[in-house]
Amino acid sequence: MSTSVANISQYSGEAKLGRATPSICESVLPGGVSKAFAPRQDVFYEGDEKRSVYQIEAGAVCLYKMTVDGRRQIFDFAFAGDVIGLGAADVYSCSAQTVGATLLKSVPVSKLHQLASRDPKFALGLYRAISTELEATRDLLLTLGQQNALERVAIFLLTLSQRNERIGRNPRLLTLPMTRSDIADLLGMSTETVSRCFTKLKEQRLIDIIRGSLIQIIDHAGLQTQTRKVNVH
Amino acid sequence: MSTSVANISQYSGEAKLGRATPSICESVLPGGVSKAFAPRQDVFYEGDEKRSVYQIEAGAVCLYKMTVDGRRQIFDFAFAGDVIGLGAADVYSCSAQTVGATLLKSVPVSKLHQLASRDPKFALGLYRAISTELEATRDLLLTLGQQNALERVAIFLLTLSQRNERIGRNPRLLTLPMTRSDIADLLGMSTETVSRCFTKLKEQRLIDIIRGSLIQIIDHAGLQTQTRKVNVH
DNA sequence: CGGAGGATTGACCGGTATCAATCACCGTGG
DNA sequence: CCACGGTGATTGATACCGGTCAATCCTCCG
Repeated sequence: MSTSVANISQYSGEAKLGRATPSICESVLPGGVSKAFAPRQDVFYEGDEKRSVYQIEAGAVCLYKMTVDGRRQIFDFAFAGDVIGLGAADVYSCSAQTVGATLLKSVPVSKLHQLASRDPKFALGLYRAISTELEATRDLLLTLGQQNALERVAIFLLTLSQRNERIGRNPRLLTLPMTRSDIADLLGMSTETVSRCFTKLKEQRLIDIIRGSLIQIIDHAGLQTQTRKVNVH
Repeated sequence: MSTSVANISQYSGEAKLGRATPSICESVLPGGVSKAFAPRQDVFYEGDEKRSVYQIEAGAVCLYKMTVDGRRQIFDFAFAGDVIGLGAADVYSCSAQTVGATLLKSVPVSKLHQLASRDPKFALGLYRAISTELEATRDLLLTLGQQNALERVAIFLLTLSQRNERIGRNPRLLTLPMTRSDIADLLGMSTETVSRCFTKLKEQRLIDIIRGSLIQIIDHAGLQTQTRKVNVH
């Protein structure tokens, strides 16, 4: 194979946990029915027959699985523009619940399959969309498997910052729609540790906690440094 | 949404970390060139231009990413029949290295795209293949985020056992082509802890370590019990 | 103003990483 | 065929990160 020097993950550049781009452009996704969801309302359950996929028009949704003992692993937070419920299986492979008040457009999978089996461009769009999800999940896996608590939280904040930048919002001011518990279940740690990490980042003057759910990034570069493991042997 | 009681992950039934089925059937994948790879030989690097995908004809390959400080996260081990390198991006999103001696059939992505843009069935096949990868990755994420060391190793062994069963091999006799270090980098733990877990499972008479790389499963049900978190509040 | 749920902080403990020292296995060469 | 060497596996000792339990604190609403 070629002799690459790029055998290093995205951590050498930008950290990211969420999807890099909206999974499918609105222009590609066929029209459906919009419906308002309350905060903490279930959208679909793992194992249920898959009748629809949903595009988020406003709000946020978390994708997760539960273990038999009640632990929860969140795979991703999906925001406006993102599509949830994709995948070739005929049942949902994970559960989905709104974080705050959310507006969802539901699209029947029958329509999706109809379009996909007729239009290769559309089928490739599905392929592209789920490829993006896979990459995001792998990045999160790398974070859970190889980074410590502080690094995980720093990466999480930077991911939200990048997202803000992408959609034209202030990348230094983060409004967190999710609770500390949600963040904990995404990053594989306890709410207490998440809280302690926020405090530590604040003490290091990398962020400011204006309100529990309102974070200002003071030192973006410093946060990024925080995400690189500095091995002190 | 519907009132499901199935809001529990696959842990209530079977544990799995790897792909449930070969990503694409051989019949679907167009012919390519076979090439032999030595053990520990790189197949492709993250970030390299993607020219080919590979179907494994014999042997095993691990998919991974490195962090800047040299830590490695393995995402999956791929075996005979599996296809690696899929994804819509034009560069590889992770690196691949053979575990033992391996035979790979390389297929140009140009051919893949050609077929996909003509034949919706084929494009949907790609979609299905990568959906499977996503599910496997999520299962691993759940394991890393929510299970302790012993549970992770138990799940890992059961996954290999299930694979053996699927391909008609003895599900109670596992030949591990990968090292303890490989397993550690998959499960997000140290080689020492992996080793200690093997020893503990042996002491509990759930497995027998015939040789370092040859494991016999004595108590399959007991191993499964080991994967369920028994919360003692 | 008061209540409730989430967030923070503290004390303590256990699981796992780390460092270090053998041990086991396997391939090589005499 | 056996001794030897090297790599991977195991085991032990110790430190520390992060989980758990518990007690406030804060914020938002009614």
